[in-house]
Amino acid sequence: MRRATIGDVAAQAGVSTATVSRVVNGGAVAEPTATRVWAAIARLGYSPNALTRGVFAGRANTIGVVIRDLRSPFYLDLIRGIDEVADAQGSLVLFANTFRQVHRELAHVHTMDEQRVRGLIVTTGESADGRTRRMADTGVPVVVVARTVPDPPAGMHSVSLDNVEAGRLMGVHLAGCGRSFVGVVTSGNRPSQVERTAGLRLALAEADLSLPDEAVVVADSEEEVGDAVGALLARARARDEPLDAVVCTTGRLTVAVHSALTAHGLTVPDDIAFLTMDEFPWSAALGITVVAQPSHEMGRRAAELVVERPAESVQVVFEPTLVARRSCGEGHR
Amino acid sequence: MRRATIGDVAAQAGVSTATVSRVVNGGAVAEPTATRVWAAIARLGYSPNALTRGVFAGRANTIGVVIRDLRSPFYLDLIRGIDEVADAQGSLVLFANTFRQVHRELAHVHTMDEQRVRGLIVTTGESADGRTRRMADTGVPVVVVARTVPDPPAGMHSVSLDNVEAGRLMGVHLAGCGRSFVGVVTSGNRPSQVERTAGLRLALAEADLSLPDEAVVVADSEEEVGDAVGALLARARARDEPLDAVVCTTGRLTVAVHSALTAHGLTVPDDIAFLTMDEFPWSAALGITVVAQPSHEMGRRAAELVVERPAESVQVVFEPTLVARRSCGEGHR
DNA sequence: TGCTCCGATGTAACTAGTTACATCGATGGG
DNA sequence: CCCATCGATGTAACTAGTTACATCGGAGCA
Repeated sequence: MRRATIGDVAAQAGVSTATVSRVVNGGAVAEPTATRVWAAIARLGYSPNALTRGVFAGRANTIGVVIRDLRSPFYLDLIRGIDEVADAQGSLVLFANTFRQVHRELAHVHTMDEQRVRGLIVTTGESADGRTRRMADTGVPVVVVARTVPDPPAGMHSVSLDNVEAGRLMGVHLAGCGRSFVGVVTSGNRPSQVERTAGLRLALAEADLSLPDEAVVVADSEEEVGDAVGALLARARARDEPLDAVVCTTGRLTVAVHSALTAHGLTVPDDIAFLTMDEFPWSAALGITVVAQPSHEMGRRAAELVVERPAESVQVVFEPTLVARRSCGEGHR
Repeated sequence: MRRATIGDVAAQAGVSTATVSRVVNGGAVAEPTATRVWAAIARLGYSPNALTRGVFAGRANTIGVVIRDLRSPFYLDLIRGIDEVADAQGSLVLFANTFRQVHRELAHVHTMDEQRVRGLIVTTGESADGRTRRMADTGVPVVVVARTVPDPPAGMHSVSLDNVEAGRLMGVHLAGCGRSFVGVVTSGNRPSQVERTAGLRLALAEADLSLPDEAVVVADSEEEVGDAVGALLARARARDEPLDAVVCTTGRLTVAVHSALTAHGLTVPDDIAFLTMDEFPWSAALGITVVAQPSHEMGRRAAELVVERPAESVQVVFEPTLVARRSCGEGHR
């Protein structure tokens, strides 16, 4: 069945396409004419072509979102926040996942540009910054999430977390719980990860505790976590300072790190304190203390920046909060 | 900065727009001309307008996905599967979330139609079926996920789970673990939920166990789960047949039901067996037995149906698998 | 040398809408 | 009674591309 065009509707109603367009978009049309046109629209099942509208308007009414890793609970809430704002605007979300592969970042940003999205939200690394900067220059607001951008052009914004503070909250809490020997599982060398570790080190130092380099291990994927945690525990034992706390700086690895501790026969919090990033559905039930990002709110803010198109570059930094539960033992419930 | 059009590129390169189009899309163009055109494209930062292409082609190269509830782990994996196939096709995913609100289903399907998506995947209820059927009639493949469609038109397909079998697997497992008094927490009256409960009842009957109506409670949201579980336990005690197993028929409520049991002072599996739907990140770590759907594979299959556009309606039914862990006690680890 | 044929390129019509401007008939004031 | 004005509607140009067809020039062959 061929799809009805505005021309078909016009012919049915015995008017010109201009009149149909006016009826649909609320121009000045006489009552009986409008009725006839609506009847024709209903009869033919006409639905206006949003692509054509977009061509004429110079922009689609979609918001592009390029996500690094859908699995992370952070991104899930972020998307919900974006979707809420987009929905309220009558916009749709054009969505792409890079599966943590750098070459896909650029490809997806490119495609978003071709799709003439009205704004772009990316959670990716720097690799695509050249292209996103150019998009910002052509008037498409770009929001970088979970990272700040050096020397951003006017149309390029960022929504990020105070990662140093996140680390500090962790350190202060652990010290307050009487823990002395802290190990860290972190993921790669993205700025967010480095800053969290730095903040943690800072807060520990203020409590006269040290965080030596050998107490920090890197795991890029869940598969690497088992070995990383094993190495961490072994090193500490070798120093004769067995760990009494393990921190995970990324929500993506929470399960894996927790499982690794359990697999080593350690009980949380009696044998070891456990502290991780990001709220997740089971955190309350399991009593795991986390440093939470307002991920939903961050998604909303990112989408709002797309909608509001501020004239100057805006850098929004959200503050993390520590949600104290049982996993670090004493002093906090 | 104004965005370069094909006309600007043509002027720069001293050729016609037709030639530029041929260069970009691989028509017959002499070598030196092509070089000149590519240089102009690079200089002007030209990126072809996908909207215009879509207008001419009659279709965008996006796949529309209308999701009921992003929070459910099932949908997350489903989306990843869809995204994988779309990505391999050079398509993008146009994405909308209905937040379980019926009026949004129709609105979003409508918008997807306007966007001239090349195919539509919906996980929604029947409310929008009228519109999706018409879309299928105009040649847009529609795939309904997690539900079958009565008397579907040629272009309308479904990807669903054998829900009766899912219930049966649960019943057989519980009987095998020596459990006798089973309670069920289910969510609303969607066919999937009803069928799972029916399958469970069937399997229990085969083991000479009954599942009376008062052992089935409904909770539509996480907030209602506490009261529902409380009522379930109280009723069983009143019958002098305290429950030794609780089944949750939807992955969305797993945390809430598990928490409610714990809140009532019950230990899993010693006091009570717990069995739920859908794998989730913590299931292995917590030792919770689940009936898993191949959600990722279901997403892939749904997207493949969009891409392959089979001439006749295709109904794909996936089989669930029971992943036995510790939460039902004896006989299985 | 003249004709044919072919590859390269331009012209213009087309997609499905929107909108500036022109036109038309009716109304109302002078 | 005539002309100005106004609301309703049509005409046609416009968006940014694609593509069928026309044209042009040179190579190859008789």
